Amino acid sequence: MQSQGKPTINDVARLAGVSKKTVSRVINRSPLLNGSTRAKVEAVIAEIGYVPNVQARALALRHNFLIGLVHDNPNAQMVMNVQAGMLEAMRDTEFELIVRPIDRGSSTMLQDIRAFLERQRLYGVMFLPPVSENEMVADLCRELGIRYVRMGSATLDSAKHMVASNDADVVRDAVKHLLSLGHRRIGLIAGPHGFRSARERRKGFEEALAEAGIKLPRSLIADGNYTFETGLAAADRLLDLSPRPTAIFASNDEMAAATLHAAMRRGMTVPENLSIIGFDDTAIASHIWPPMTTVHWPIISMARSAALKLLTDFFGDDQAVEEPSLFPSTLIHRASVAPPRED
Amino acid sequence: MQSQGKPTINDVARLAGVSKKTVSRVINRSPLLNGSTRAKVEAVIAEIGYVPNVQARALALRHNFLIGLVHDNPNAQMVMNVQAGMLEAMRDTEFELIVRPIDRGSSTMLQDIRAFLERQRLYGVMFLPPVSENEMVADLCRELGIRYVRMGSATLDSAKHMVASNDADVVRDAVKHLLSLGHRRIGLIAGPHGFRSARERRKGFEEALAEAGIKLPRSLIADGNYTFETGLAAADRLLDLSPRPTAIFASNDEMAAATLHAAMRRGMTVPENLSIIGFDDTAIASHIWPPMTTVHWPIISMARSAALKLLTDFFGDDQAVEEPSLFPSTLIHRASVAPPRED
DNA sequence: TTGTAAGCGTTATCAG
DNA sequence: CTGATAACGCTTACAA
Repeated sequence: MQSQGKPTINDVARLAGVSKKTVSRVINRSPLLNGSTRAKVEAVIAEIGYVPNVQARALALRHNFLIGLVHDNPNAQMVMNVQAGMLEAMRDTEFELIVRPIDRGSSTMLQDIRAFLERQRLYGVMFLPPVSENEMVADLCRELGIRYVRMGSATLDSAKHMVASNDADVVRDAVKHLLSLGHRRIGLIAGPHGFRSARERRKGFEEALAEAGIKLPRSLIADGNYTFETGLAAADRLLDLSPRPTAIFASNDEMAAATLHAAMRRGMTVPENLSIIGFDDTAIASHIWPPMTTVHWPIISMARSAALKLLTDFFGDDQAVEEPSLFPSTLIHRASVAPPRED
Repeated sequence: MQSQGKPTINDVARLAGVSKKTVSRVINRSPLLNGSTRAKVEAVIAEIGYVPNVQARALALRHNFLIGLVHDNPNAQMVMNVQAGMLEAMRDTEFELIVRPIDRGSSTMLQDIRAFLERQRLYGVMFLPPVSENEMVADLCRELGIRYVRMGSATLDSAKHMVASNDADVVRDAVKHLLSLGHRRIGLIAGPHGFRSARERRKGFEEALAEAGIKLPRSLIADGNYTFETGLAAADRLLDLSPRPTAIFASNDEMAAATLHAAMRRGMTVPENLSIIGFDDTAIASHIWPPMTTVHWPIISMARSAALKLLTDFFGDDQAVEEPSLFPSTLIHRASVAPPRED
């Protein structure tokens, strides 16, 4: 009976004069189907406004039409950008985005992820750094037979399972830029231990100095945690130094904004007294004054690509354009950098 | 057979020597169950690590274990805060959060929401402003029989379906504060037309002036759209005025940050030459220099409460503490406000 | 190329 | 209080 509630596959089958299975084949775009049969069924579907029940399909197919986003990230803007990118790729599909923040550090993290994946039977899942850097999440997905993509600051996995940026390279360039302007005492606010991105960015920083034959005292490197507060503390430590650094590279925008904050609080002027470069190119970088020179991290593109990788089986062969896996970051020149002014 | 794959309700039933239905009753915390039977079943569940299959439950129950978040919001930080609050409430439940951005303005918006709700059969859904202000989404949820909560800047619905803040009141207080410091030419950067929050905040602004018997030229009100860019344009318009306003209230932090940006770009000093008050108390307010006086909008608490309202049936009567519906905002005093200095 | 029968794992009905 | 049986709506064998 169709009169009651929403039409089901049975209604379609009956009205089209075919079997349920044939309707099912139409829904699932089975290739072995007579064109006229398909047309007939599609006509009925359109006419009565039939929409397949996702719960029933999920039960039979053993997977949901959901793409998961697993993260444990201190940066809100980054997570939002990732969501935006993924949703862009998923637009006009039947897939939905399910968000799952987790507690790295928790001893049950891996079990939590496993429970989440097993329970929801996701179609695919995307991991953000730093969780994505944990090799065990990849193992877990392979064991569970679930599609996954990891985002990272360096290549961690095969192209199918990875979207990466070249953090070390672009930071090296950024620091070289500082050097070319005449800066010699350059401070680094490093990211948290255990983050691959933090390591890569630091590596780029050190490579640039090494290539220029410059050896800096260890004191010019301060530890941060990618948060504003830790950035503030690190910047204060650096600015207390004597002689003071003439430029600071902060491993993300949040800490770069904190550096600007710390400098202005002391009555310093940026970029006259201090040049600052950040990393991420999140909104705050261009919103603060002076607008901040920073590395543009193409997160939205990476996230979109990641989602497309996850959906590649679904879209079928016709759309089998290989999604890129490496997304070059670029330095965005704004107003927080100038040649050093000795005073 | 349990050897293959994950244990099912049948395995539990067999091992416990009861029927499937009895196990089902245990899972669903049915009150009419013999204590010893329950204990026996629970023991088996724990022993073999049985986890109910959500897809099958969804099919039988006609609803998923998902809470939806529907929004069309220009402010990333706000959406993240909402997610954080909701997820906090959902922690340690079997519910997951599914995020659905929509395109207000699209002629198919309501149909899109309907399709989403019907397809996913959510357990409950939360609407953010400005979509939440549309009475038709509430009608839709009632028609579909789906739990919903709306967030807004004024009371739009019954307590069960609403979390609201008192924007007009707190803005009135904020502007009175400006007046008490001696400001007389106060500019307003208004929010977008059609947003209830924009209207409420403007109302508070106008009430404060009216109560003080001050009549301001229409030119001191500039239109914004809650984005940085529109805030910048509006601030420039205001700062081009002669005489210039000595203080500006911006209807959200993003536009307040833009106001600061515009002022500093002109070489003005804040708060000496211009006092600024924002609204939201998002991260940027405290991160920029000088730290910005703003209205703290308790979004995280509101979102947590909203999710709890959605889950109230699930938690059962024992936890039936009535969640609040009104969340007072408060003015946070920072460094962007000072008495006017005539120069 | 299409159809038939048997699940997928759970809950509702209604009897005991 | 508990259990047998029929849904829930779709897909996967396996035939035809």
